[in-house]
Amino acid sequence: MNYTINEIAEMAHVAKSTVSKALNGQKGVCDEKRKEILKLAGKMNYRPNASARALAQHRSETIGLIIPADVGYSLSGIYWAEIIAAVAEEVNKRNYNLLLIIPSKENPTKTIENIILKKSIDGVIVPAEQLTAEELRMFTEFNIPFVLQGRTPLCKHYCVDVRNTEGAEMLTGELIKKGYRHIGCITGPESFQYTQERLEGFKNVLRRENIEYAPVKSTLYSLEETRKNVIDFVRNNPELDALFISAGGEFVFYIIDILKEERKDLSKFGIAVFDDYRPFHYMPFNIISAKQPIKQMGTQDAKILFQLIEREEPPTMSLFDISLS
Amino acid sequence: MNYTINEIAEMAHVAKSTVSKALNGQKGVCDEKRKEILKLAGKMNYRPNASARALAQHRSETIGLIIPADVGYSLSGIYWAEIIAAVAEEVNKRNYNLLLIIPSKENPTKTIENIILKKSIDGVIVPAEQLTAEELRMFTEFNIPFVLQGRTPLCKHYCVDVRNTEGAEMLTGELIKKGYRHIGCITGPESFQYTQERLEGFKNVLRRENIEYAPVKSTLYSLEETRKNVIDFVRNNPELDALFISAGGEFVFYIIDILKEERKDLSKFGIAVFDDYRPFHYMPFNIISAKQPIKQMGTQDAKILFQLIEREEPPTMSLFDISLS
DNA sequence: TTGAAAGCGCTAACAC
DNA sequence: GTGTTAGCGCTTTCAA
Repeated sequence: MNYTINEIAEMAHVAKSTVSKALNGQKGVCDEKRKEILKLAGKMNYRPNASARALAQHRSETIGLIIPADVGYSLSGIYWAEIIAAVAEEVNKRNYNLLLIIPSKENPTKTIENIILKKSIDGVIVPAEQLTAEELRMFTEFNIPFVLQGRTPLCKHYCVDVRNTEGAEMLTGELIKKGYRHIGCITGPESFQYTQERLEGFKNVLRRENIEYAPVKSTLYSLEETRKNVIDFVRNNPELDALFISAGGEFVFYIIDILKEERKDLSKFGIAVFDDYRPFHYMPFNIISAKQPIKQMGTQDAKILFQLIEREEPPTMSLFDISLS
Repeated sequence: MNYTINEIAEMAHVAKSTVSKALNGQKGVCDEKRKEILKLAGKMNYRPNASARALAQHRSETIGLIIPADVGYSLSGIYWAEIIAAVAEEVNKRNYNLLLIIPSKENPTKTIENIILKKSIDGVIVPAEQLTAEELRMFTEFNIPFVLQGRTPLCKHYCVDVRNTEGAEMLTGELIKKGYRHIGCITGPESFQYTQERLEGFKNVLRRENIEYAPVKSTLYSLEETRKNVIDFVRNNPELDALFISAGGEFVFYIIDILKEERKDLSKFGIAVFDDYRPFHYMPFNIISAKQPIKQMGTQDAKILFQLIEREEPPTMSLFDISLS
């Protein structure tokens, strides 16, 4: 059976408000009664109805996590899986629920708006690249605490990210250390802040090393766009002997395919990648890859969000270090 | 602003019950009023408070999706990501919410029990391998509609799965077609139904072909267990010229590593895998892989669950075909 | 067709 | 310390 607070109160011969106080650890109920009630509730396996609680408290004890719609195919399969797992762990600790929000392709903003207006969540974790101006306005207007996973030029806000520039510098530096002098850079979408920062890191190192050769190409992550752009790039830069790729996942495989097609000798070619995707390490050539502390970031996302919900003052920006792997 | 039904009623000069009826498409309100109310609600961007609705209707309009706790690292990163994406799509269509349940390591059943008792969800999708007897009892006792992704010896219930035996037969058959005659089989945990079925498929084909050589080894999916068991296996079966691996993901990479270490000539060795993981196709040797219609399964999971929630009678078992890729 | 009112299960303010 | 009561915002029944 599934009991209500009324039934528990009746069985304990007390008022339901007393039960409520006892269960919520509030004062105003003597130790003896409290113990008794707790024991009874335990025995009856009683859990307050979440909807009733939410209605009375104006708080759903649920947080949202927005995930890019193409999660199943995108370059970031592992990335988001780990973020989800880390967030879920924090959510479990606090006996909250985790609402997964995958915006519909047709009307992404609507999906989020519905959830906000229905008051289904107390706060939300948002991938920075996917935040739109309209969503930002919504969160502000309806006073929804939110945390950015990553950063966006769109707004300064509580965020969790890696040190992109430094990471890119490490990777590029490593290529140079290995003797490469004709390093190109392939980036993802230019509008993403991490793209800009990683590109900056790339350029910093080449400038510092007085290397003038530094061709760059941006592209969307889709297979088609990537093919088109990278083929062009490789043909226009025949001296290329290494590549810094500012993103990871399958994007890297697309690019490697092209290098093969274009008859680059992959046993000599240098590849540095801003991601640590397990399968890379099983590939038949050397890839220098950057390890992001994904789990730690997910944990931090959740922690900050909970602090915001509790009206505490969390750190504005949490930046994590990249390591080579 | 965020309006309540009372405010909308007041603005429309009608009773809130009328607003409720109008919005929920119930009869008992004249067309004119209905239109007016709908228009007003639209203009005001009104959405009924989900908790209040849930409380009144005994229905949260939220479904749960249980994901194995080690999703971030497990062999199935892509698998679950695609299931999630597919389920989310169906959930969005119906204006439901998706609650992601990642059971805590310490007390997985508790995590699920809490959510059930709190009445946070109307139904739940459960990975078959992870269903325990206690969870099964809970779902039954509390009358929670649930759908199994996969099958389990534990119970006969609404389920969505692939034709494991046939898939395994295809893969093994393909190895034979390529001339391999010393094929071994590495499986995951023996208790999993899919392990048993795939193993059966493997044996079927060898029997049919009158091949007596058919060594088999089961192992847990962890790196350590896999290493230990597979090294033993390879050494004990020196004639081995091919392997049918009854699972996929990183598990396959672990095994390939060992084959290399044991000095198998991978350019000759045959490998068939019950999974289609993108990175396989970028490996420097041939892998025969099986493609599972993951997205379709996720969609079906959700559809069946919604039918159960609506008290319709969905198909008991949905089996999908495997194809080689 | 319309609206008043009860009730869903809980919390919290306020008497006692 | 304890209980009564009034909501929270909705749905649903029932009387008008």
